[in-house]
Amino acid sequence: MVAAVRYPAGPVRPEQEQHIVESHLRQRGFRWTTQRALIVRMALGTHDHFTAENLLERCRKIAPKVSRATVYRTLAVLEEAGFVAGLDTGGGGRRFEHVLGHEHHDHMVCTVCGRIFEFRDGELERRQEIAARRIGFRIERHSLRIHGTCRACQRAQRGGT
Amino acid sequence: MVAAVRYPAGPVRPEQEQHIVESHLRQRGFRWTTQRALIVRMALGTHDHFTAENLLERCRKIAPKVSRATVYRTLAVLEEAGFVAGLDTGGGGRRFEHVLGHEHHDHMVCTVCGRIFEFRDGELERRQEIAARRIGFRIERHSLRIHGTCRACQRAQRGGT
DNA sequence: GTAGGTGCAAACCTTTTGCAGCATG
DNA sequence: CATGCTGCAAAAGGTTTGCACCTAC
Repeated sequence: MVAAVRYPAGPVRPEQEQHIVESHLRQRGFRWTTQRALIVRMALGTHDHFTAENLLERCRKIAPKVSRATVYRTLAVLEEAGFVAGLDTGGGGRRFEHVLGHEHHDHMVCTVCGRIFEFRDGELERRQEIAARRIGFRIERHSLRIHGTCRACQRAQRGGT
Repeated sequence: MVAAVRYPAGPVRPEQEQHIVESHLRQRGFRWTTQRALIVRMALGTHDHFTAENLLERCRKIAPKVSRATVYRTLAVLEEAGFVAGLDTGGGGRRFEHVLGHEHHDHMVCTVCGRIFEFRDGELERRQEIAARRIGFRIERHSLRIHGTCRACQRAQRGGT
């Protein structure tokens, strides 16, 4: 069990991030290997929602023999430490996103084009807290996913039909 | 693509439900087979959150040769029609729940014991609508899952440590 | 009679694991 | 130099699919 990060939520530059992750892991007795450095760089160097497979491909462009297992194992460490967050988009695979330096947000997934939109509403979080308190549930995290059609796809449907 | 049901959300008795599903599917050109009748009966006759495998077992107690494929295929039809809803509980498998005759609600999943608690808050839905409207997104459905520790497990942890 | 549905088994896809060898601290 | 990490390949879930046979309409 890796303790979760608690670093300022403001903007963080890539080199800083790399360093934060490195020292966080080192302090907890993890080794900082070539592969981990690469995986962390690729995972935090993007703002999209990637799958483990995506990440593997990106890493292999630079180091062709990085193994799938290492990517999964590193993602698990990063997720537990709170540097990335995994989200099931519904339909088997999970996607991951960069958390460090990004504010918490929820997702709207367009069922037509698959694009993911992020949004945030503090009131939503507050209501959840209230609902949880009512039954004595202690929240660790939550995942709110709204499925529907994005503006562009609605327009395309109207135009195309 | 099966059109979604739109039936009164109030309490519905099992025999009524069976009949509603049957006529809904028939009207849309689906055949009402022995297997479907059984699967529907088992799926709607429970109020828990079952996996496809659970459902298969239950069906096989009555008709031992129902195939896994048929259960999956029927669940897909029922889900698309809106009689059951699938939810990823995080960690591979999905679970399904009875929707017909049940009010919409969200879920809290205890990460210790795995139990699922249902709750509902109209304000939550309203805020989501507002957030969606802001970016022109049309909501089809949403899934809010709160992960954490339930009251009983919190007590057990305190007692056990 | 003819779609559509079913059962079986194999295929699939994503993720996890066992193990021998390697590299970090 | 001890242990943790890596790569490989196989295993493990959960779900889907191809196909020949069956059955509801």
